[in-house]
Amino acid sequence: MDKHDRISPAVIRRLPKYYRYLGELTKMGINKTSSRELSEMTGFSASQIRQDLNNFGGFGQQGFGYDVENLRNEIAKILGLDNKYKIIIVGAGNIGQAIANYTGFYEADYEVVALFDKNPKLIGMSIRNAMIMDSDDLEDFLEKEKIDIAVICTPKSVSQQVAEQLVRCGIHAIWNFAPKDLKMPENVHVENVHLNESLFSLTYYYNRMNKEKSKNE
Amino acid sequence: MDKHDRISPAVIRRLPKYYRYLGELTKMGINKTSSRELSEMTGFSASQIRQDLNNFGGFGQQGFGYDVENLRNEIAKILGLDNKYKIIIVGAGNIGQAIANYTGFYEADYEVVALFDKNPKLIGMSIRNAMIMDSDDLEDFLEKEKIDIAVICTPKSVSQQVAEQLVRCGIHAIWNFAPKDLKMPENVHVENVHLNESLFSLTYYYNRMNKEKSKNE
DNA sequence: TAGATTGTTAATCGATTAACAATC
DNA sequence: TAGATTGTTAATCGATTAACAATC
Repeated sequence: MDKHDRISPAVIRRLPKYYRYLGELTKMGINKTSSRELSEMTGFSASQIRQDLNNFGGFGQQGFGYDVENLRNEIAKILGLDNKYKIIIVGAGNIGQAIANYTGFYEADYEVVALFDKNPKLIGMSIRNAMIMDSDDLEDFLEKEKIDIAVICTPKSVSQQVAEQLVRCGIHAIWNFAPKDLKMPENVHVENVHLNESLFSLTYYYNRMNKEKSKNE
Repeated sequence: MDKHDRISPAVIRRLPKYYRYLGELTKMGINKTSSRELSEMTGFSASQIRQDLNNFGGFGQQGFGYDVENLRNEIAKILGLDNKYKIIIVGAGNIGQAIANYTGFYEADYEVVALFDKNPKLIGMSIRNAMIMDSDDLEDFLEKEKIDIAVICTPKSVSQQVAEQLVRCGIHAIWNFAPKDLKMPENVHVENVHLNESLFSLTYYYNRMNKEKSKNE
């Protein structure tokens, strides 16, 4: 299993896509697939798919292909989707609430156990069995409950400070929606969802297309 | 300007980050910077930063560095942040509403002009000056209004169909929040925000850390 | 068996980093 | 001028693709 140590992030980012497409095949009642077929679905090359999977072991059968359900289970195991995760959301504004309602959490055993905000109007409200609590109670809460993942949906002005508080309370995995890079110790993993970078990138390509179009006229 | 044609996506994804940090420098009243300083802030190497910027022209002064405000303006121009963009959001559920409230739109001249949903309970509601309209009126609306960017926040079951409708009505830029890859013609640019892939990736690294920790004990 | 497709090594490609001449 | 830092070319690194032997 030592191989795992040096898997490139690019590979890890492709695994969820394989997982998703294998799920679609399962739903369609298809139980056998090949790197060629997965290539057509995902847009990645067949060669790359075989390389990716072989980072973790040989899941296929030469001359035959891959068993859909087996491969899907193996990827689930690699990603850790066979475990349970308790989640809290810090910041219960628009994005925080939307994340609390996020149906993607049902794809594995993720449970949002609480939200935190300092707005008194929000405190006490519930979203899908999770209550919005006072931010002042965050540290006490984390002392009692073993939380796996914290989601940061606060304004960027306080995101660094919130992150440091979370880490002090033992959090090692942060899903960060605040448009700011968090400076964190090495043993904390931060996954950023920086909407502004995504939107700006889209804007660039939109303009580039328009320029090309007007050039061809 | 033909250079623009072949800029790698990796470069484009870094530009918004440069832009953001230059904004922070401006706010701090700092008007001169260097690739070394930007490197410390962004975590990218100084060499890479110089390479990236020189894809678009020489914005610096040898022996001196970069003028913060000038460089920021140049990047804004490259990304197209000096233009106006009209946006619609299709799907006014949790995520759609959160996006309508997204304050990042104020960082440039983005305007959400309408949302669309087929839920009668939502139709007629307003979010920050944008009304939620009946999805049945989407095509009529697009005929009358010139829209630049469409955001897809529908369930994944209808996202492909919605995207095709948008493209038929002349949309070329899609910000896709549905957890599904859209099959689109070449002249349509899709920027995906696939939360499930981000969450699964976070889950992988969280587990890897835990495995390493328990190994060292 | 013949055909198919994996697993894996080698070749290619592209992106990042290093180095340094140009020059402010 | 001397010092500093860019712009740019060359070297390195890593990721993707191609090729093919292994084998079901």
